[in-house]
Amino acid sequence: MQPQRKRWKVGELARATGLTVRTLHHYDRIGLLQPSARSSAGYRLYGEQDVARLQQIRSLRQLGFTLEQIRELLDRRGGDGASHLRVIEMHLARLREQVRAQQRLCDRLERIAKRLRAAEEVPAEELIQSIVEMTMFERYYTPEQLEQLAKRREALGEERIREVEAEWPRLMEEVRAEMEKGTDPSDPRVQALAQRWRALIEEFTGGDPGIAASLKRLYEQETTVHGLDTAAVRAMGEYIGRALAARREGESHA
Amino acid sequence: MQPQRKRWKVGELARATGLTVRTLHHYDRIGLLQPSARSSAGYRLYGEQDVARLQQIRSLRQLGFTLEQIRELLDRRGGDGASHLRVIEMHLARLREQVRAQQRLCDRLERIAKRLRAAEEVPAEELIQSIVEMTMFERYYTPEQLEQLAKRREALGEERIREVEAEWPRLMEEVRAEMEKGTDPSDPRVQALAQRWRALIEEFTGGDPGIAASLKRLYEQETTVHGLDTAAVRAMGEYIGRALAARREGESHA
DNA sequence: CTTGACCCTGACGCAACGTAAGGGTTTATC
DNA sequence: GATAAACCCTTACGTTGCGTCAGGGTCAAG
Repeated sequence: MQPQRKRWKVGELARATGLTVRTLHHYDRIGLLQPSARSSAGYRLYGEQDVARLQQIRSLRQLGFTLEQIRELLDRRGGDGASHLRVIEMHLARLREQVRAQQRLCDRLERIAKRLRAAEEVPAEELIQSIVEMTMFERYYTPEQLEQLAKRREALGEERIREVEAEWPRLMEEVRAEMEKGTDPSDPRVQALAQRWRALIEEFTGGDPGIAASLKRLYEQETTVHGLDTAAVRAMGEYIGRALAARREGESHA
Repeated sequence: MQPQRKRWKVGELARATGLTVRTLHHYDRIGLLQPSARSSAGYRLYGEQDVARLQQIRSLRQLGFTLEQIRELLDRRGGDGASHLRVIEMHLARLREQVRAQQRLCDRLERIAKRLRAAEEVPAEELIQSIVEMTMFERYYTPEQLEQLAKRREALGEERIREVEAEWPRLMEEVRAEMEKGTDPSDPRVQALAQRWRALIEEFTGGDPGIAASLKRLYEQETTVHGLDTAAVRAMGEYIGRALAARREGESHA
């Protein structure tokens, strides 16, 4: 007395659900949804139970679960709701993390695009270089530090930034000269250079020791920054460090 | 007189950059980054140019470009900045779309998780069913309509919603009975049922014809909703439609 | 009996590598 | 100078969720 249950062939089911035949084949192959019957010729015949399961699969897919997770969710259906809650919460956490990451990506690209739109003629070489430096920074600084740096740059203003960027190479050239001459770090000339150096760092970092530490890590691990050989910069940094130490010592002895 | 340029073996370069040897092999194979030299034993030897290019690749990867896009960006470096701008803007648009989609996903999962946490003991079967219905709704309603529906539900209150959910099956049972008896749609009993039907739809849709249309599409294309056979519901809907039409006709003749 | 419209299985392709397998090279140590 | 540890090489399959043929049966209509 059973009412001749409806059966679907793959193509019919595919059209009805908006999926492709290939997708249904795939679900069959991996055992996620196997038709409850086959015709004598081997045609897949899906029953109402199968259609219901397919609905569930579609829904869970829409929520971004993998086929494997869906299988577990559907097969562990006997389990308590709490275990499902855990699965969903883990999934949610992963998703949120992804969203945050992509959000950051968007921000970065936005900044790059803005720069590109502003300068009417950016040499491609320079653009790529700036991208490299941007992302390099972002590997060494925490998001909070980057925000602080952005604020700092705004406070300094475009012009002062250009001044500083012009100042650095000059300063480094002078330091290099003294190093080559073998001038003692306690020499007044070196002391003056050390003060300028310290002031520039201070200006860039805004006095934040965390940012200074990140900057140090960056120079320790990258081989080139702004086209400079970091080995040379590190040597200078050490020299300047000795100069500053010598000065402090001199003060404490006074 | 060239200063014995530094060369890296794969493992060294991998350690220095934090990538894996396999990744460098991969880049070599696909021609994205081929070491400028090989040792006599066939060892890959990367020069400074190679390292620079790798930096660029890493940076662009961090921005989410595919290896293919990176190759194009780096190889078309002669091209103007504008073409790069276009690439970046397209990428940005795609990313933003992704973020929006994932944001929506998060919202949906959030709602499900909230429900799960609230009800201390949710039968897994029911949970999955509610997920199915939720996502089904979201396939048929536009985001704006969904928002409107959410507001509507809030306005009605939990209790009224439960009342309505209890009311529907009773009403449908009565309609089915009249249909079976073959009562004419213009019969006063059917007219009363039609009015109750119309009122419930009105309450759910908030009188929005767009939402009513989406609801209709849903019942036309899905085979089961809330465990009901939609074919039966469609038949009832048509019957009620005739009843309402008959009434309007009666009025216009009056 | 031949179309066409279905259906089947099998297998390669995609992105960006991970993970062996099987076998040479260098380098340090005994 | 032998041996072992640490590297390096190429080849090739696995991953995710299907898309896209290829080669070949099945079924209803004309």
